[in-house]
Amino acid sequence: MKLKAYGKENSYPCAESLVVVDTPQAQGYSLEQVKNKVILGDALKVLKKLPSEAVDMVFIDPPYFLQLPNKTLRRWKVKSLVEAVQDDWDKFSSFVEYDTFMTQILSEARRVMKPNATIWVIATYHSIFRIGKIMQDLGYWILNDVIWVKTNPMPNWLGVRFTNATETLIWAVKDKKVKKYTFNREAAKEYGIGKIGANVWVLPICTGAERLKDGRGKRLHSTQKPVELLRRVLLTSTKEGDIVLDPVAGVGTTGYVARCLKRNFIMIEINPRYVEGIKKRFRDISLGNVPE
Amino acid sequence: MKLKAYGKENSYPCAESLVVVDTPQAQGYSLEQVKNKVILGDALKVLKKLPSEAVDMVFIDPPYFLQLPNKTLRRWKVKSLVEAVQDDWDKFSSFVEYDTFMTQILSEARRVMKPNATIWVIATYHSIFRIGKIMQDLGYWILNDVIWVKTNPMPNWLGVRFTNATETLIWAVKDKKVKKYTFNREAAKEYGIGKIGANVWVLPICTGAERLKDGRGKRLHSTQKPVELLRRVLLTSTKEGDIVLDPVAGVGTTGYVARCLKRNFIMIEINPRYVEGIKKRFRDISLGNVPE
DNA sequence: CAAAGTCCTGAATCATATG
DNA sequence: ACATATGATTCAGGACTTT
Repeated sequence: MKLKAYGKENSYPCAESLVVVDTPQAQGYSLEQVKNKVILGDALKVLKKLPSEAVDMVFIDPPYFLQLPNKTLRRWKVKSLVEAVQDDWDKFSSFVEYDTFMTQILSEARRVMKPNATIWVIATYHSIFRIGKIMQDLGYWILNDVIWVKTNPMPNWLGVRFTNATETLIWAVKDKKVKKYTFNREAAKEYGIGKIGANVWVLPICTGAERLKDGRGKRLHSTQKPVELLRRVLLTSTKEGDIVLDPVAGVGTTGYVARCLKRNFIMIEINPRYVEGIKKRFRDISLGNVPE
Repeated sequence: MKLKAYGKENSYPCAESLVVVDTPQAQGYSLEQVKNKVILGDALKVLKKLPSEAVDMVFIDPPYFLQLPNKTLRRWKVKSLVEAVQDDWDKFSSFVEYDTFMTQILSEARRVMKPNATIWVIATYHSIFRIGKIMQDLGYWILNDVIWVKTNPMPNWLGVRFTNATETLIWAVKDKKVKKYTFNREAAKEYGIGKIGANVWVLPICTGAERLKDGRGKRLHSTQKPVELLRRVLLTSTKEGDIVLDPVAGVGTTGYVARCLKRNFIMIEINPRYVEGIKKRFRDISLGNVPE
């Protein structure tokens, strides 16, 4: 994460005016109403209220539907437990339900994209294949799969499968015919392995001070994405002044990095605790505390 | 490729008795009839004639569905399987064809697998997402996606997208309940990056002397897989004496490496020119010419 | 203060046996 | 099918503690 502070001399709202609370009464939002805002509300409901062909890029970090067992995994020697992802937002009753959810989100996102916009979706093997298939069926044209190789993944203790050290990002345009989308070739060459602009990014997961904590010092979000990942996404596929949409914002890494890189953002998040985390991050920007 | 020669003192057939020609009259094959044979015939037709729960591992390198007009799947003549319906939208109809073809292949492969067998499927982003989704819907339980990072990928750098330097392998068992499948953790640690047996393999594409040529010196097969890739697949997920099935054998890298590593194989290939290439490779083994 | 050692944890579909 | 009891296992990296 090599973000520079851009000071306060800009037109972004302060943390306190950051949030727009969605209501059933709100029929629709103009671009100006939601630009550089976090909309507190349901992803799909809010997406449907956004104007068509409005944004330059979409980043989606959806629930992965990990299907983890309810039983806890206890470390030997160490008394701690493995805190697996058990959030309600990752619970689906079946693949059908998951597919329906993702189809709706991806369909609305496609409507909101400008004709030459691009979209990124990240997931692991648990769901990335379903997502990619749905995207192709909706008409999206896949440009790349980009492999995020984690330098510090959770190892596979019992030695029954390969250590899952990767996540996959799908990068696509709305349609096969789209040609003039934004791609920063110099940034791509810088990040990919081997100086050939390869589709492989090697970087660590989000830990340490970057990881937001709740009041008790526990992680605020179980799957916070690293700043560096979003930095690469934004610098390779957007320009300054572009509008970036993240309908499943979580603790808002997308908008946070977009703000630091002079991009505009629209974020949607339904969990007020996560939105509080976003506000804290934006307060930090105002105070000049940005990642170096 | 660090394969050792195992000499001629074994029970594998010589190259000349390697091939079994499938015929419409053949109702079904016993394991002994096809063990360590190449069956010249249609993948799906032959698969249906194989006994159930017969093999320990399946490796499938299917056609890649590059979505090139008029080129997709010609070799497979899948149209006859799905009949009409597809005079609507070109892309969608070709998706239907591909999905139908892969569903049938993967369904029959699942029947032929022993209860604790595993399956590998390799593809690029053009088709891997559809394949993974189909596998999950058929009941397969994905163990890993393994990323093959090519050190010398096709230099397709036009500056409009990332250089596609990867292929993805899906490794799965028949069902979520399967536990006692073969996994060689030490081999996994040796091959994966880092010391954690990660799901990332870095190795070059098949070039040089390893690449089979036709009579005019042109490459015999457009997507011949490297020996080293199959070596890793076989050493991580099979034991000596196991039976490995490859229903889309191409120039037979799977069986060739299996033979060198004392595994048994069953290969299916419809193209006689490819089968001739396989015979040549097995003649080379008899002559002691194996990859070092 | 620096260096060395300890602790903690991370999107994890991670086992087997018995009731 | 589910619940419970028991047993065996991992590495990178940052935070924290001790020397």
